[in-house]
Amino acid sequence: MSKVRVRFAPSPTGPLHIGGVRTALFNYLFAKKHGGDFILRIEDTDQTRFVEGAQEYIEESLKWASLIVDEGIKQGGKYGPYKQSERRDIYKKYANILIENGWGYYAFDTAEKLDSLRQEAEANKSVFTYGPNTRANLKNSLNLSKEEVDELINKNTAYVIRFKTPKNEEIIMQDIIRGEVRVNTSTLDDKVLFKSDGLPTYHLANVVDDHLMKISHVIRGEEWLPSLALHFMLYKALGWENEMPKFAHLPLILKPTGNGKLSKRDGDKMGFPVFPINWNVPNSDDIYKGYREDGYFPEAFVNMLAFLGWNPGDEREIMQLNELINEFSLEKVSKSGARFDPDKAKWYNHQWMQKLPIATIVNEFKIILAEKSINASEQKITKIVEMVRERSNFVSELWNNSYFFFQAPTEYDAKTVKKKWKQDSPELMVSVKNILSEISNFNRDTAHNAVVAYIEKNELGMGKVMNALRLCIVGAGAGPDLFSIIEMIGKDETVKRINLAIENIKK
RNA sequence: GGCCCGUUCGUCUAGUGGACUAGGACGCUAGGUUUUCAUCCUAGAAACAGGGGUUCAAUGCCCCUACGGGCUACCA
Repeated sequence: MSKVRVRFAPSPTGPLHIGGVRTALFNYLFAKKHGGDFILRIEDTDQTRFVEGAQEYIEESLKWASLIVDEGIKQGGKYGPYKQSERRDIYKKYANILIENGWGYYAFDTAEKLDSLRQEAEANKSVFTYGPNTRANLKNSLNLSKEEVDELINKNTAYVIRFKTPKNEEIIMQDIIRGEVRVNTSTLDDKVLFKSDGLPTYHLANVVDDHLMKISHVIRGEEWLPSLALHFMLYKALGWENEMPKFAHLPLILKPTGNGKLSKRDGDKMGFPVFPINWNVPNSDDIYKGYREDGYFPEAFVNMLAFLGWNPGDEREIMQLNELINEFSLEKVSKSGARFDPDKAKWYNHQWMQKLPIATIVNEFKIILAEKSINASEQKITKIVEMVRERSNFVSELWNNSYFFFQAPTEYDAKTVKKKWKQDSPELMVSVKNILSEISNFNRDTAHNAVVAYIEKNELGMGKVMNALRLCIVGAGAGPDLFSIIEMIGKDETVKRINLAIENIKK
């Protein structure tokens, strides 16, 4: 096999959603698995849909997901330019070749004319297609004389170049994921290959670029499967049949509930991000939320996406990028669309929260602490993170699970007060406070032993004392081992908090 | 409407004709651990879309139906 070269070829029409990122990921995994190149090509042939900032967004997203581009606009490469709008002349050349060898023709029909034909057909409950059965009655170079065509072109009449679809031929294609796919050309239409604005459509640009850039495998979304036959014929028409890349069409990512593929709006509606990173809609205050800003680790994000429509064939689920590269194969990609599950995404992040080096989590948590103007030693923060990471899905949850290590509670959870703060609690807490303040070697164990001894001596019941004490220290009924907290904050602070609580908790 | 692709627990999936009493994970339910909440542990409920073939044998192969998805632009 010649060198593996794959491309991710998005168009800069807005933010890339996670389906697009997954396509990029699968391309990347496949390339790296086989020691090949991962190319980023920007398909901006539709100038009417170009969105400012979209290309940068795509690059930033891939970077965040650790998908390193080998060749592209920023990285350069031998096969540039990597932006289709800068390759006009190339496409024009091949469009002309297609006309010369009879696979393409000029069509002068106006958009209005075609619209009316479509409407007319619709009124008769049929569908208009520009193809073998209708092209004879339309204004194109198949019906016009050479002189007429030349004259129209010389007069700058707008034209497109269409593919001349052969009649009734069986095209047999191979797809790595789906196996054999057959299409009869009679069901196809004469697609526009070259637009009147001087730029090619996807079909031509894609085939030409993939060939010129020596792409070995085209891995793309399932929405392209219907045009695969056209692309096959194009390779043949251009004389590249023997160097055709292999194709793999990925299943789509579907909405968590309801019908259809995952779309932009699903995120807001169901409260989970649909985009890798935040996207600020140009000329608007709208923001589409991203996984990065929502607190997902790139490792978790990539892990989650990889398992949407793929798995290693055993029971492993937590894998990092280089393990994924090792295990990846297109044959293991499933054929059917995958419904996206936001709960599982959270679970992946929880797994990575436990697995990532403690320093990584600490560094991210430090940013949050700095925002709250909290100063603490690296050592202390590390200890705290060790204690609370297991109960957190996101770094952003760390604060809620650990604020009591840094500061005395400012309020006391009403529900817990109601349930756990009894008539005699203040009295008990005074006793506990006195016992604790007498301990000379104050730590988790000595404090624990002292309180337990007190409880046993007075036959008080563990819960009664402990729950009230937790309320004093934490301000709520939840949290890690109470005596670990007490050790961390120290004797003086513990005593202070008990006094504070007795004073402030109102029954 | 036409064309193409698909269909295993609610969801993501394992499964490549006998290994299936159909496995794992998320979620859910119950129990355990804990001073508490969470984590964690254990257990449980939960699926081969339906119908025909082929075969000694079908979740697996073929056909039909149903359902789902995609495409059907001078968009990608």
